[in-house]
Amino acid sequence: MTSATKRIRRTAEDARRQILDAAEARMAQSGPAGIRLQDVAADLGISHPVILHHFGNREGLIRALTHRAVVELKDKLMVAIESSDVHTEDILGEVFNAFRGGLAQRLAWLAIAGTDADHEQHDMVTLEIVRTIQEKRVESAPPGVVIDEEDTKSIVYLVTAAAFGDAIFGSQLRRRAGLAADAAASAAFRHWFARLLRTHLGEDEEPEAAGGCPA
Amino acid sequence: MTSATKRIRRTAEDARRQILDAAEARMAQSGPAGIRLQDVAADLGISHPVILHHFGNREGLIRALTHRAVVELKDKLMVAIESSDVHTEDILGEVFNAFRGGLAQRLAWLAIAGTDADHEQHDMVTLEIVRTIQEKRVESAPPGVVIDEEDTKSIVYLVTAAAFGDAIFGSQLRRRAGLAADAAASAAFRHWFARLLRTHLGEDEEPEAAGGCPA
DNA sequence: ATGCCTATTTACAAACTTGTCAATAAGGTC
DNA sequence: GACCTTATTGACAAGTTTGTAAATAGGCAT
Repeated sequence: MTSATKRIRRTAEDARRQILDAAEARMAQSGPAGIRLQDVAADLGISHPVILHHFGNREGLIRALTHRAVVELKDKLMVAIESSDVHTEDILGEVFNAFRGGLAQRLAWLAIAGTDADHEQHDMVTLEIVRTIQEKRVESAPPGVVIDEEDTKSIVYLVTAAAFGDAIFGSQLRRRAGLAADAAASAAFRHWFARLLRTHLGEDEEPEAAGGCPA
Repeated sequence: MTSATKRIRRTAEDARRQILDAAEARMAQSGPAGIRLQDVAADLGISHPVILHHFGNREGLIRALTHRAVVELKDKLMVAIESSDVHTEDILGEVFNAFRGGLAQRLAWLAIAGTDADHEQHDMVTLEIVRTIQEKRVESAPPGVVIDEEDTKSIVYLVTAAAFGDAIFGSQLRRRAGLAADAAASAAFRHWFARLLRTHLGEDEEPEAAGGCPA
């Protein structure tokens, strides 16, 4: 802790990445308002002016943080949607997992105290996801069946909101019940939720009942 | 702004309430870490030592804030459940409205950076709600039909998480689309969600064919 | 090796934040 | 009206936080 005066010199890219990692960890706990440059620097064992050097000022760091979170969410969600073979439960698991690891917390901060810049990005993400899922539903639907896009929007909205809330509230219940119990409970809920959606989508028995009951 | 040296003297109760109101407004934006005593005092046109006088120290203010938020959530949810006559859509509307007005934001801060004290309270609220709804379901169920409590738990969890996410994310989309469009969109989603739940609960037509549209 | 670029550090400054303390005054009680 | 309680204020202190500026040194090109 005293000397060992070997000064470590990172590439600018590496330094930025490490700083963002440390700042993310802090933000997940205390939110953007709780980020202290000196604390972040201390976590990395560097001096705080390094952060100023790489991000200009504190606000620059926050901006970079928001950009990173939105991109991370988009990437995870797109992978979740495109990789799995439209099996409801698989997608659900991927989406729920996408929010874990502090991402939900970070997004909560940004959604609440967010700047104007990331709003458009966030909306674009939503639109892109809705479009992708809508295409998949249309493809896999029997000919002649119309898939209501509003129904798809609602599903995406519900799943996103639920996964988000699960990540936020679930972590609270987790601390009391221990990890094993939590993982099981979380999985059970996802299973229940998947069945609810499957019946709505008609994946189970009724093929033509995709979205919206024909009154 | 200069003098007008009429010093306003409130009752201790009034002062505490006004301070909590102002602090809540700030917390909804920046979280507990973003609360500055001087800012809160400035919002009220008082000097910041008043806050210290009434709450001891900063942490005392935060504690009072968390207590207030949890109690407010419990009251709103219990009213929502007990008042309406088990009509799914009504309850859903009440629950969604319960989170509006910044309560969801405040709860998000507290859920993320919450202290140990309010965990137990929050869990008690959840348990009480599940128990109440479970009783209602059992009462209104046809004789011989068994209501799985795990199913009730899942429903409560899903509705809570969705309402929470709606309050957090919805506000973001709101700013772009204007208020009228938002109210309509939010209502439409709630309507869609209510129908999804009704089919699961079997409230509509088919008692046993929960899910799956009646052809 | 020499020199350049720049990541990093040390030292410092200015502003801000919580908290303390004595003085002041508003409102109720006698 | 006099008095007492206490909400409120202004001034101040100590610690913290962001930001600046010059000095240092690691790595890369030549």
